[in-house]
Amino acid sequence: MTQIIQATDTKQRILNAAEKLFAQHGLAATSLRAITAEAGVNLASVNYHFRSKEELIRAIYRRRLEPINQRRLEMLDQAEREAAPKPAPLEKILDALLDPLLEAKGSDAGAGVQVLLGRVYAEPGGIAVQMLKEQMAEAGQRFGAALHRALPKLSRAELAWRMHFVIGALAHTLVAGKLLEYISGGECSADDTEYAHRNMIAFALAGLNAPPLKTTAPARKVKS
Amino acid sequence: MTQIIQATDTKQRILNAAEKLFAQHGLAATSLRAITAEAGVNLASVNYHFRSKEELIRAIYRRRLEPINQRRLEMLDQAEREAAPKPAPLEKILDALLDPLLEAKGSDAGAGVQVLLGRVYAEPGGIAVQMLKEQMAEAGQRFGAALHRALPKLSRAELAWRMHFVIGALAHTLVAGKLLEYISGGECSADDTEYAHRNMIAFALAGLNAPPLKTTAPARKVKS
DNA sequence: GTCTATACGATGATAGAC
DNA sequence: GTCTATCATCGTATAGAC
Repeated sequence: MTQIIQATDTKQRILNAAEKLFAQHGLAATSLRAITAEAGVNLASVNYHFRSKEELIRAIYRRRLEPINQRRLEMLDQAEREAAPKPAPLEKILDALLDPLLEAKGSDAGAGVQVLLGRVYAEPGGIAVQMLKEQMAEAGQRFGAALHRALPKLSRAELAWRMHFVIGALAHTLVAGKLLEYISGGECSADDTEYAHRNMIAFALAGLNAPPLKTTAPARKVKS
Repeated sequence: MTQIIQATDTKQRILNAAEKLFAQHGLAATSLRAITAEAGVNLASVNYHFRSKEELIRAIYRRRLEPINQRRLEMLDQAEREAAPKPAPLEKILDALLDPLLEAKGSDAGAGVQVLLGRVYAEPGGIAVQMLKEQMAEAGQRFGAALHRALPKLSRAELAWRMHFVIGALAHTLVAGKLLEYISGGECSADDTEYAHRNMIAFALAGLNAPPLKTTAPARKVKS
C-alpha cells in the first residue's frame, strides 16, 4: 500500500518540480539534476518513470492540455446545444476556443502550456508540433465545423487562415506577453485576464467577420 | 589584404552553417561541433569570432533582422510621405509592417528569423526577448505612432493590444505554418506568400478597425 | 590577429546491484 | 522501484602555432 503511494508520489514530484523549473528558466537551461534535486529524488528516477527528458516534457503538457481541450469542447457543446438548430453564435464559439487557455494563464497549468508552445516554435520539425496536432485533432475538427456553420460565406481555405490567425494571437498573448508590456510602454499587461479577454474577442470577432476576399484568382488593381 | 578576406570568410561560413543547421534541427539539437564540421572550420573558432553559442545565435538574427526592419521603416516613410499631411492609410501601414517579413519567409533570412522567434517563445525571461526589444525599439515607436494617427478613436491601451494581436498572427504564420496546413486539411500552405498576404491584411484590417470597447473602467453588468 | 589542438566540468542517458 | 557508477557528448576555456 505504502509502496504505491511512494511510487506515484515520486512521479508527481518530478512533474511538479520540472514544470516549475522549466517555466522559470526554460527547457535547455534546466538540467535533470536540478529537477531531481528540487524534487528530492534520485537522478535516475527520471529515466525510469519517463524515458527521457523529451518524454518528461511531453508528460508535463499532456497533463495540462487534456483538461483544457476537454473544457473547450464542453463549452462548444453547450453553445451549440443552446443555439440549436441554428448555428452557435460566433462569440460563443470564440469564448469556447479562447477562455480555457486564457484562464489557465498564470496558473501552474498555464506555465506547462507555455513551455509546450515555446517548444513548438523553437524546434521546427520537432515532436512538439506532432504532439500538438494529436492533442488538437478532435478540437480542431469540431471548431472548424462550428465556425464554418457560423460563417458560411467563407471558403474553407479562408476560414482556415482566419482560425490560424486567431490561434496565433492567442498563442502570442500566452507566451510573449512581455512584448505587449513593452509595446504599450508598460501600460498594458497580458496578466490582466479580463481586459485581455475582451480585447481579444473584439479583435477576433471583427477579423473573422471581415468580408471574403474578392478574387480567388490573383486579380489586382481593384482599389475602392 | 588576403588576411581580411580569409577572416571574414571563416566568420561567414560559421554564420551560414549555423543558420542552416539551426533551422533544420533546432537550437538545442545543433552542437557547435556539427556547425564547425559543416563549415569546415575549427571548433574553437566559434569562440574566437563569437563569444559563445548564445552570441552566435544573436549574430545570426541580427544579420537578418536589421535589413528587414530597415525595409519596414522605409515603406512606412513612403506611405506617410504620400499621404501627408493626412495620416497614412491603415492598409499601407500594415503592408509596411507585414510585407518585409512575409517576403523573407522561405529564404535564408526567413530561416534565421524563425530561429529567433522560436527562441523568444521557448525561453520566457531569456535574452532573446531583450534582443527583440532592442531591434524593435525604433520600429515599435514609429508604427505605434502611425497606427495611432490612423485610428484616433482607439485608446493607446486598446491599440497596443491590437498591434500585439497582429504581430502574433504574423509570428504564428512565420513559425508555425505547419499547423495551418494541418488545420486546413492540407488545403492551405503558409508558403503561399501571395495568398497569405491577402488573407492577413484582410484579417488585420478588420480587427484593427473593430469598434472600441464600450467601457474603459472595468464596469461589469453592461450587456447589450 | 587568426586559427588550432587539447583539456575541463557538466549534462543526458544507461547498466546492473540492491 | 530505486540507487550508484559510468559513459559519450556537450559548451567553454586556454596555450600556443602561424
